[in-house]
Amino acid sequence: MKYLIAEDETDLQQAIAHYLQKDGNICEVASNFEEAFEKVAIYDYDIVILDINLISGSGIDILKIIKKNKKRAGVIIISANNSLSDKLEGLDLGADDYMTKPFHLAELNSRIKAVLRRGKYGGDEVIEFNEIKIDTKSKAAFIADKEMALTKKEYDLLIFFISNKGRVLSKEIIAEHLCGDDSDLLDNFDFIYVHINNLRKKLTAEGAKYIKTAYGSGYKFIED
Amino acid sequence: MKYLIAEDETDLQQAIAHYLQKDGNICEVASNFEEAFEKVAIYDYDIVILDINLISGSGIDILKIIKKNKKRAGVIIISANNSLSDKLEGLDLGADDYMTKPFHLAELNSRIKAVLRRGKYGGDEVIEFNEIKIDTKSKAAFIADKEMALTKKEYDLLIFFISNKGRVLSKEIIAEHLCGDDSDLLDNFDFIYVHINNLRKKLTAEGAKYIKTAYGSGYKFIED
DNA sequence: ATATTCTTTAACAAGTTTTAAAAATTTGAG
DNA sequence: CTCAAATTTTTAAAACTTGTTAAAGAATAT
Repeated sequence: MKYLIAEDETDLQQAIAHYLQKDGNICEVASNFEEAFEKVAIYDYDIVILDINLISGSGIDILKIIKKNKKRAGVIIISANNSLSDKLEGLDLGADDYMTKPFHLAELNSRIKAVLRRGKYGGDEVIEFNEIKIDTKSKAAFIADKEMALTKKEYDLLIFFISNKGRVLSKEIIAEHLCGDDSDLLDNFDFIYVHINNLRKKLTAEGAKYIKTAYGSGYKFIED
Repeated sequence: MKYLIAEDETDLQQAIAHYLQKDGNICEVASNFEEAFEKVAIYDYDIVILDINLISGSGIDILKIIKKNKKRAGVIIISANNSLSDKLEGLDLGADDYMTKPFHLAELNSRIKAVLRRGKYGGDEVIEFNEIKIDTKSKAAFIADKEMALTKKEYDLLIFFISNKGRVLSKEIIAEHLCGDDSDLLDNFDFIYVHINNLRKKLTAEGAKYIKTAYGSGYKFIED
C-alpha cells in the first residue's frame, strides 16, 4: 500500500512512517501545507494520514483538494485539539475516520485496515452489511431498501459499528468517537444508552438484532 | 486504578504518586531497574509510568518485559532527553504514549485518561489453549467451537488462568486480579469459590477438568 | 420561533457479583 | 483407620451494578 503522511511534528511523522514501513508499505511524508498540497494534487495514495493543523495551512483544505480531484485515497484525519467542529467538518467533507492525538499506533493501524477493508475510498462510497446499505455521499442509510431516517449521531454510530463489526466497543470509546475526545469534559457516558436504543429501534425494523450488548463491557455489531 | 511509577528521581516519583493518590488511585513505585523489573514481571497494573533512564538499566527493557509477559498495562514513557529514536523505539514496542521532561502533572493526567479510555481498542489477539479459544476482539470465549457465555469476571478469570497456566494461584491473588482497583479493603475472598465453580461448570461442558484445586494454596490451570 | 436533535434524569428491568449457610471433601493427628 | 478441623464446593437469596426506556429539558439548526 502507498501512504502519504501529512504531519508537521517530525517525531510523530517518523513514528507512523516507521510503523507502516515495517509491514512493507511505501510511505511518503509531507511536513507542511505546501508539500502536502502538491503531493496530494498530483500523486495517488491508498491512504492519506492528514494532520488538520499543518504549518501554514489547514488539513481541511488538503482534504478538499483530494475530493475535488476525485482522488481515490482514503483519508484519516488526526488532530491535536479536541474540536468537534473540526471533526464534523472533516467527516462531512468525506474523510473516512478521525483520531485525536495522542493515539496508539496500533489503533491507527486498525483504523487504516478498517478504511481499506471498506474497499472504496472515493466520494461515492457505499457501505453494505447484510441488508443494511449506507450511501455516504448522500448520507442516507437503508435497511432492506427502505430508508431509515437517522440523525447524525445515529448515522455516525452505525458506521462506527459496521467498520468495527464483531469488536466490543465500550460506551467510552463510542462516546469518544461520536463527540471527539473532550476527555476532561466527558465524565458521563449514559447518553450513549439513548443513541443505542434509538438506533436499535430503527435497525430492528426487519426483526434482525444487530447490536448485541456485552454486559459490563460495551456493545458489538453482529450478523444477527 | 493501580499504577506503577518507575522513576529514579525521588521528587518526581513522589509528586506523581501524590497527584494520582489524590483521586483515590493505588500507586506503587520502583526507584531503580531491578525493582521495576521485578514488579512488572509479577504484578498487574493498569498504567505503568516508565522513565526510560533508570538507574542501572533502560526502561525500554522494562517495556519489553511487559509486552513479553503479555501484561495488559498501558505504558506511558517519560524521558529526560527529547530523543527521537527513544520515542520511536518505545512506540514501536507498544508503549501508549511518550512525554519529555519537564511536564505538568495535569498533562500526564490527561494522557493517562486518554490511554485508559482507549483501552485495548487496537488489539485483536486470539488466545488458545487446547480446545479453548478466546477472541479478545469480540470478548467471546469458545470451548470446542461452542461459545460459552461468560460473565465479565469469568472471562477475566479464564484469561488470568490461561496466561498463568501451571502456576498455583491463591484466592487472594485471583481476587486482587479480578477486582483490581477497588481491592483496598478486601478481607473476605470466599466469593472466589463461586466464580471458580461457575467457570468450571462452563468449562466442563466437554468433560475436561482444567481447573485443579491445590488444597490449602489455591488453584492451577492444567492440560486436563 | 419552531422543529429537530442531543443530553440528562429517573424509574424500572435485567444481569452480575457477593454473602451466607449447609454439604462435601481433604488433611493430619491420635 | 477414624475423627475432628479446616478447606472447598454448591446452592440460593440478597445486594449491587449495569442497561433499557420514556419523557423532559437543553442545545442546535432551520
